[in-house]
Amino acid sequence: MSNSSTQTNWPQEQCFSSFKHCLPVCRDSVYCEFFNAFREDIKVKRESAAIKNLKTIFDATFELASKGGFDAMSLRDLSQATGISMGGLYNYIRSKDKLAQMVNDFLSQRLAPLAYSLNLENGSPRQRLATRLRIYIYMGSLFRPWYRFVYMESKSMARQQRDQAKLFDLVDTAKLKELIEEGISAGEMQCSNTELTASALLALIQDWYLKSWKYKQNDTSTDDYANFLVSMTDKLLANNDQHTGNQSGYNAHSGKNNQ
Amino acid sequence: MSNSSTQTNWPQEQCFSSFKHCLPVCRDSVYCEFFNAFREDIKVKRESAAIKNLKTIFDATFELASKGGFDAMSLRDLSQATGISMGGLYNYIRSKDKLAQMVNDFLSQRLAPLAYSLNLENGSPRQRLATRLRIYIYMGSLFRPWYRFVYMESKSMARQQRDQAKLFDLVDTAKLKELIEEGISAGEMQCSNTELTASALLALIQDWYLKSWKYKQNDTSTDDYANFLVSMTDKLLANNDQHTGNQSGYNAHSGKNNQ
DNA sequence: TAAAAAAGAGCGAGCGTTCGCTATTTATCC
DNA sequence: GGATAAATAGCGAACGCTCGCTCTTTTTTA
Repeated sequence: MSNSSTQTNWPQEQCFSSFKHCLPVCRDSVYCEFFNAFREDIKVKRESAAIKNLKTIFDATFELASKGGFDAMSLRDLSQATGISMGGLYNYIRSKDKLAQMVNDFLSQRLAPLAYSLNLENGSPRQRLATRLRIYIYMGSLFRPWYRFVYMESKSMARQQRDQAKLFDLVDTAKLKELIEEGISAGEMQCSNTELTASALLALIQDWYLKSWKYKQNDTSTDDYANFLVSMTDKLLANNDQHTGNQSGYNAHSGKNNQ
Repeated sequence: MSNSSTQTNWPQEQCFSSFKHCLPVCRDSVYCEFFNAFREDIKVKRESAAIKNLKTIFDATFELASKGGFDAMSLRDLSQATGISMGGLYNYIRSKDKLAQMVNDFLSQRLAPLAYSLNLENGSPRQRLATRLRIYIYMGSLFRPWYRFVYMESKSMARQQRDQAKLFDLVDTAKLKELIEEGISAGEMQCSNTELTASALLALIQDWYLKSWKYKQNDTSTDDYANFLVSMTDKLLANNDQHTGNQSGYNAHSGKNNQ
């Protein structure tokens, strides 16, 4: 809340903190958005109680599903963990399957698109690639349980959702590949296999929210990982024939405030 | 079978084909090893039938678990897929949980250790790192369903197995980190964050067997991926202050014969 | 033909889901 | 503005079903 006048400067200032201030939704307001997105599926109409219970239910779902998987979680487990009765739960979900589908749909149709509007429109390909990588990492930090859930559980969803998950993977890879190819055309980058390189970058993005236990264990902050990924990408795609002074070309902040 | 006299030259010749010829077990003989490893858990004693049915059962398990997960697969599904009755299945497994445990134990105690004996003992750090990366990729290609199963399903196993899976992750990361640090000491490599770099390499190794659908789709062969990973690592860890002629320092074969 | 292996009906437990009911909040009336 | 009525939210026992697993019977093998 303090200093808010000077903090809406993403993407010029490339750190987690400034990204968060520019995103029109935060971890606390997300279930308000969620409620509005699924009004017709949710039987409860009184907003204040609904949002509180939705947060309880889905946070508990992420917690339970993270150990043992969504299939292994029974609705009785969820009932016990939330303190909401079986019948109460069914005022918020149509079915257990639909619960998983809600997570998938909300992430892919509401949360993820939000972030992509914060892309750098102008700037060099290298800058735009760095910005995009940071968006992925920062979004993964903010909504880690959502991303992990969709990655891990999409296989147990309906055919349509499974295909969609693979499609998003391919689309994200293609976007990264496109940026790399623009960088090559501009003479800024050098890469012998853009397809595999793009795939590798996506794998490293996903590792951030899949192996959070590991990165927590060795004290890697969000900005640490984003900075690492960007500078690694820079070195990997460096055009050795080019001799410019500033290799990175983006304004990274050390970012001590994170998580 | 043909030309076997000149094909036992791993790790000098770094390609999938020569690796396969040096590994004391192949995709066809693996269930013979498996049977011997679990003799006391398996009620069936006649070896010929046992091996055939074990192959049927576990291959079907991998197939079924890959879509929907192990929990979602019922033993009735498995019975139908294998053509073996419920009672018949229980002549080969002690329980459904034990089935998953057998996969985990066999991979971690029998298959994986086999490969590490094929490490390059001598040679430069860069060569040894390249060899190790290739071993991971080649093993992933040969026993992809096993690796994927353990990665995806370890979370639903007993506490002990889950902790073990994380431990292997940390051990593998540490070994890669160690090799990188040796390379730095030798003046061969340059790296600002060995921990995160090692983590990243492991993530790319795992991506190979986790996203096989993707790599199959864009016609990336085992050798393609291994070569990409090794040359990427080379560029990533290159010591820009050093000016040696041969950057790679290993003998990669193009490797058209794969999968 | 005796031993080994496969078969498949059957068991109790636990699953997702429903439904009749109570409790609580909001709206209406004099 | 307090009493009454209506609407909404929460509850938990009960249902039908499928699960992992067992056990007796039948088939196969040497």
